[in-house]
Amino acid sequence: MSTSPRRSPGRSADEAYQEVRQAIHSGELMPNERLTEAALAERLQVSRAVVRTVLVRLGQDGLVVLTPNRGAHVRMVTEEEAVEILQARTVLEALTARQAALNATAREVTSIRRALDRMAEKLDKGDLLGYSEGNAKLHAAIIAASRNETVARLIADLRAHMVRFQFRTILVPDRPGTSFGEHAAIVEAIAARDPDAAEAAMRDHLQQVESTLAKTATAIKRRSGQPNSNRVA
Amino acid sequence: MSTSPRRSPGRSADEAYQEVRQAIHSGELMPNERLTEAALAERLQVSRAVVRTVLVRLGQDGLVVLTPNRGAHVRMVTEEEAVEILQARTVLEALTARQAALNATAREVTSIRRALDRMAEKLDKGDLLGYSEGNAKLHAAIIAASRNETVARLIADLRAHMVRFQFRTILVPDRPGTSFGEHAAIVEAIAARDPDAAEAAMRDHLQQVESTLAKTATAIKRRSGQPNSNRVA
DNA sequence: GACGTCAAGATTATCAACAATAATGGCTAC
DNA sequence: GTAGCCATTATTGTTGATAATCTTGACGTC
Repeated sequence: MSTSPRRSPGRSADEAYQEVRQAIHSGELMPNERLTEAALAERLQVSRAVVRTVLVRLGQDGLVVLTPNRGAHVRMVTEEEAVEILQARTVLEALTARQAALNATAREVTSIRRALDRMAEKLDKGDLLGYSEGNAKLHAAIIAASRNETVARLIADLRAHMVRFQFRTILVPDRPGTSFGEHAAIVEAIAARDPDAAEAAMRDHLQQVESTLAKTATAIKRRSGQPNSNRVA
Repeated sequence: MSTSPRRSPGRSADEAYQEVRQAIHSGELMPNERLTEAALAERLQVSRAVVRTVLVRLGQDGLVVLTPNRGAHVRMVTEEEAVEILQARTVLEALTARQAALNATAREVTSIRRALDRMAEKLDKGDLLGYSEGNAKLHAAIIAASRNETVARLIADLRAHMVRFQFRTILVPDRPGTSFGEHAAIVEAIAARDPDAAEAAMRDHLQQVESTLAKTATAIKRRSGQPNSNRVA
């Protein structure tokens, strides 16, 4: 009962923002879905005014688009844009790998190694979803070890835009297996305190992801003709 | 008379946002300066409500910090953060140089070359401010030629945070001269359609800027003791 | 039947008044 | 003279009402 006891939940302004962000991330709010202020106010149990500032904030970080006098809708990121985002992530995460090799404490290296081990376990079990989670945790551990708040924030922002594509690459046959090897190379380079190797390994890895993404994109286009279908096959 | 004729200027919401952004960029609004809603409303000739959304937007892109119930002030970026920002810019602009080498049209290459020529003229004349402007234009031309909207936006956002440091590096003795050589190498590599060389050259260039910035930062600290003084010497 | 016009409804934008909160300065007690 | 308390003021936060704008569907004309 730390929150206000009156009425229904009645979130604060920032909680409302986080909730909508999460809803977009989870796919509960789909791309191109219209967001009317009244409906959101009802759903979040807040006033229209706070819905308004939530939408302004989301608009500013590019998750929704605001059209004057016409309201807001969840932004739809195209395949082409996803490739651009991934290209940006590639060089930024390569930078974090480099800096992790330079700055990581022994403790952090251990935690990075453990994350890799967990990925191996999931892979052996054929647990693709678990593998994907482990993958995210490994990247997070590397980013933390790089001690670069600014780059960490940039990467997080970029990731938020890629939700629609987050599982696509992991689903192509053989990809998880080769992906694991790529991660192992990154971890080894960081543990060996070799910044050039760490950067190169991370770059290789994400370029593989990029080309996989580009391939599945054209494959999907070829199959469906319409550039519209968002559903994962 | 395309704008509404009534009252004083009376900007629109987006114009107000741009105006405050510009004011922060130009240094008219200084770091740590408090921004009261009423004062801004008066200055911009808009209602408090639109000032509020302007502040929310600026808060979201990290140019001002909003403290609940205590208002907003212009965000002060530290030397350490400036280095982080520059590190991010380094890898992102290196990416644009690579992509420019791959994607630039003949026309764009010409325009990039011309930008370099103009920098040479300014340098010969000893016009440092003009040289700095030319520098910005060259980078902009390369970014445009890279055809990567996403990365272009990221770089622009990062630049917006570096206003306090924008002239510091250009003012150290000999720096403009060596800087010009670095730029020439970038342009040549792009014109030669050599993506690896273009990326490496851009990276070298910005790493030079980074280390120059770091050096002047420690130099200033050593001189003043207080980590507070923002004024350019 | 297609097109354009117009009115009704829905939604966003703006505004002013009020409430809540934090900063300020003076006052008293010690 | 200093510290703590309290009233005053300044500023932000919230609400509800109203205005402006867009969408939709009906209607009439060609």
